[in-house]
Amino acid sequence: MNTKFDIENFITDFANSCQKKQKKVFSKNEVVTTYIKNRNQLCILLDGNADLVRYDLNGNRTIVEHFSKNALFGEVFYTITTNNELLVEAKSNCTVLFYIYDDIFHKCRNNCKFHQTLSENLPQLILNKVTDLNMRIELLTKRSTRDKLLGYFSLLSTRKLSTSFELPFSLTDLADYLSVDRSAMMRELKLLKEDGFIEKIGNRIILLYK
Amino acid sequence: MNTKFDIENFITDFANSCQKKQKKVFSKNEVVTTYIKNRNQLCILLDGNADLVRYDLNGNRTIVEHFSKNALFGEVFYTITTNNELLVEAKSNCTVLFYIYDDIFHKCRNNCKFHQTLSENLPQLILNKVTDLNMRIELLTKRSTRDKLLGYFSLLSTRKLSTSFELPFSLTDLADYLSVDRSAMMRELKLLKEDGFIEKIGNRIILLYK
DNA sequence: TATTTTCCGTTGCAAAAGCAACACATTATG
DNA sequence: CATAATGTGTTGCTTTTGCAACGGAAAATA
Repeated sequence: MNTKFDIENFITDFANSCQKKQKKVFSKNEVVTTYIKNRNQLCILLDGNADLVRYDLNGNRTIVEHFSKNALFGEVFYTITTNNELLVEAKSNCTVLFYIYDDIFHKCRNNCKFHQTLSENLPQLILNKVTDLNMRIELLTKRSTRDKLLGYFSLLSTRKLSTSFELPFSLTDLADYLSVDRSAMMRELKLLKEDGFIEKIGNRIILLYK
Repeated sequence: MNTKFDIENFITDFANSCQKKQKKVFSKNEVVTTYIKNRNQLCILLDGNADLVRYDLNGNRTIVEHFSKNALFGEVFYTITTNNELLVEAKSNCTVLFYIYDDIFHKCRNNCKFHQTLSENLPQLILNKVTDLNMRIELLTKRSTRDKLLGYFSLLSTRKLSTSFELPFSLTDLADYLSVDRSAMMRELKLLKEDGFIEKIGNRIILLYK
């Protein structure tokens, strides 16, 4: 039913065609890009991990999205309506392809293969974003830190098809992702262990309930 | 820069073409539709108000989205990954157009005008959803009830281009939308009045800070 | 219009979450 | 390798939030 989309081929096309692209390498903790109003940038994470981070006026930090290899991001997927700063921060050494559009929904004059593939698949790619966003909203609407943690773990477990999985975040960052206080989250994590819901070995979580 | 899209004409095209459509009328509190996995339904709210509501396993109710006249909704805009029930509930008498797709991104055999307009504009329509979802996430990541209220009010104020505006929700529903306890929200609302942040006359809020 | 239902506003109390501080472990870096 | 920076784990205390309950207002309904 879903339009299958070969991201590997897409990236190859991208790398081999379009003139306006740019490839850059970043080291850990560098700012990959800042989201800017009325710019349409499409970015592809060729390698590494990065987070989309928002800083609000109170200085609170929120991890809005987490990107790993082959993730697509940029203003193309985030029409900006906030005044807060939106940064993409490299969590490890990263390689990123950049492309800036005038109008993302129209092909370039050259009519290159990349653009053709892109405009054909963009709707589906955006729809994938919508799915992610809806899952995130479901997490954030949970009323307690415990439910947020369990909800997030269950999501990771479903993705990995296993009750045992690595956290893609440090615990500090996980708190920023779930939008809760870190020490309160650590306390709840301890209680989840004591109550027999989870086991935790380093960065690995094992879900003990079905 | 943005593709402008005439929703009124679109609806007229819809009403006049495509065979598979259905028009239904609902009274207040009726269930307009239930979201079903692997179905692609597109719904247009011709008149009235409705909410997309999720009930979780603890019985908590969350208002996921609020729809008013001309809103588009349905599984087309919500790839389902949750096990929770997703219902659209009529908040007033409603008139709704329904259409079910096999594949939303491809035109129907008849190649009717509606379908042409739809497939041309769907990416932009989905992108509008993304914008809404990102705003909602920004609200939900705020750490306190106070910040959620102020954030939501400031959003409504920006939309209406005025510091004075009607709430589209009852206060009970507003709490379900912000994902907080109603009585705690009422308490915070009182404090916001006492601290001179807002005035509240019936359903109308006036923001007193710039 | 009388009656039922829903919503608003409030409160006391209990539970959860946030804040701040600290020691220790682990990981980067000169 | 020494040192600095960052992340983990913990705790006491304060603040915020949730829960439950209730009376009255407003709205829907018979």
